[in-house]
Amino acid sequence: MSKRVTIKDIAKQVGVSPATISYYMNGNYKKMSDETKARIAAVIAETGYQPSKVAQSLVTRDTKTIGVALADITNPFTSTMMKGIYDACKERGYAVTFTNSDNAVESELASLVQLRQQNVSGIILDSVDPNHPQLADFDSQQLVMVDRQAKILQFDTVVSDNQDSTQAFLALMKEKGYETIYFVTFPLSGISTRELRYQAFQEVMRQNPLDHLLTLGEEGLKDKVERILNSSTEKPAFFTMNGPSLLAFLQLVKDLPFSYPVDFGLGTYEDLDWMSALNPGVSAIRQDSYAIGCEAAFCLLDKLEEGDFSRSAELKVVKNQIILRDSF
Amino acid sequence: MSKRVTIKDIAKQVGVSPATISYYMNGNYKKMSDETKARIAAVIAETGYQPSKVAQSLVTRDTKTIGVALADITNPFTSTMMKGIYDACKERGYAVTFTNSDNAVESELASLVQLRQQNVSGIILDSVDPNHPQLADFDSQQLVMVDRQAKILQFDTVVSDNQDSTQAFLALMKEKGYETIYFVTFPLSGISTRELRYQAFQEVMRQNPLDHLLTLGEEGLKDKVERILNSSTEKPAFFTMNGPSLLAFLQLVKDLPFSYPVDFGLGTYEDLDWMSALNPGVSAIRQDSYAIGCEAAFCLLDKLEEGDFSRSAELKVVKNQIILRDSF
DNA sequence: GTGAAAGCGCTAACAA
DNA sequence: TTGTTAGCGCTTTCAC
Repeated sequence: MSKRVTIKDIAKQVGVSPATISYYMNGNYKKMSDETKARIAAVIAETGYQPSKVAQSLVTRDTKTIGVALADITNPFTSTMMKGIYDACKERGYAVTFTNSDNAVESELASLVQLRQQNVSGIILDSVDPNHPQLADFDSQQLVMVDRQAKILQFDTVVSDNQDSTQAFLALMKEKGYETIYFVTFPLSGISTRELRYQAFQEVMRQNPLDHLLTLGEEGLKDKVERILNSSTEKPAFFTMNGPSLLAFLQLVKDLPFSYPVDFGLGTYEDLDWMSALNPGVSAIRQDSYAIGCEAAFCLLDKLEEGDFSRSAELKVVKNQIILRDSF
Repeated sequence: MSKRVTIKDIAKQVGVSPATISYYMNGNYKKMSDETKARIAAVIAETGYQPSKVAQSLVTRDTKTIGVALADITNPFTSTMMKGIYDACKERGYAVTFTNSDNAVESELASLVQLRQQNVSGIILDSVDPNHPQLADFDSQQLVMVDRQAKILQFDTVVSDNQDSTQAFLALMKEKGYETIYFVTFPLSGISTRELRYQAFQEVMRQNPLDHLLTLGEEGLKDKVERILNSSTEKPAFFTMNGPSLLAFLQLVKDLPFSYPVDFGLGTYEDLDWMSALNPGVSAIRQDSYAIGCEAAFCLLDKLEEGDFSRSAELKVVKNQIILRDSF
């Protein structure tokens, strides 16, 4: 939106120099006569003057804006995280822009370049590929990663409690008597959240877990599930690795003549509001996406403002909560 | 992110003036020697020079940024709409910032002011209160509204097909033999989406519809629903006005000894992915939130770039689709 | 074909 | 206590 009235206009109207107005705007009125202050205040009120952020940014060389580069804005995890980021930034006087890469690496790289060109103060990256070599071009003082983590940490990274909570949750399932549990996921593809949860699964389920990995989208998965359900002597259970995979799994078993918790146990990573409306409700691991957003933002802002250099990249783990309902 | 190499640096290295570099960057090389071009290209590649958007914005007086002021970022409708907005803006070379007001009017007004200060090129407003008088301060050339509409249109507004699709959907329910249908909603509170859908409901259901309005959050609603279900001679149906209200309604009837479609019919405005995973799936009116986002963005960008002044505010209605599943 | 220079709206020394 | 001034990094008119 174009700005008509400038600092000069105000200065002229008040009869002082632009510098004085600038001082006033920035609260440097230690040594300003009350009269000047009052006159300035009056003119500002009357004209509705608002300093241009763009001009300010140019001279201070800081836009006070955080850029969020999202792998997939439609991921249900994202909106709550964004709310956290926004609230944290707002509290510290920062604005926020975002980009969406639709899970395309090239697009993500382009977004990052674009954000840099916009001179954002710092970047929060929910990456398609946290291990991408080009990420090394970015300054670890101005970037923090969320959700997915790189194998070798280069940036501070805020993630949810993938391993521990998965283990704790599976332990609860086992306590309920489930000996055979299947891990249901979209292709692991080296994606850290999936890999880590699967690793935790493998650790808890020592018994030959390889054929207990069910990959969504895979040929003949439905038949496979049906066979499992038909042939099991003991009641099996399924653990889906996130909200979308629970959804896909539910679709799949929907027209099979089996239902939870009578024919099988069911549990999932990620708690979305609709899971409690299912009948019966599905027990879930609830990620605190809001807290993840806040933590990532504060971590970044702290680095930006305090500049705690030379510290090596840190992994910050936000605890999950286990929500027991009636699915196993 | 701070920019080190500037246009001057490049100019110096190439041995030309900054102006020439600027011409080059903006594709004004009609009359530039191939040699100069090549030299510039080389230095740029080597230094990784990227012009500062901030400086460009200051001189061109346009940030090429669209600000989206959101009433509630966690609304499931929002993320898909944002994706549409983002894609449209990207296509036209615009960046996008957002603000979230958490359904607080004051907060929204503050956000709007902030966006203006950031000199955004234009604003897309998903308003808490589209009728708020202060909105009149904004230029209709640089603002379009989405989702909720004002009683008297001041800005171009993009909404979903609230009335027609509700009527069509209810007609389908009636065809199936449901005589008594209840409209389930969060408090109407003058919110256009709710009001419009309810109006459509009233038109279709001529028979004394007043006590057929079920307001979520209302004292004793659960008992009321139970009574309806117990006493009905004919099978009643419920129509929820959006995703969150379907969710709330499902919670409510969850531990009642009744289920759809045997004891009652069920349908909803807004189709969210989990509705197809419910068993049975819930029939729904699917809004094309992606298209709404795109349309809003393009509408705004067109105004910004072509400046079709003097046209009066227009209401753009994006058609919905009816998804029949097995809930009535 | 290319350069000089003014200026976008603001801040921050330094003067006065 | 307030004003002067020199930029911030870029675009663009006008000259050469």
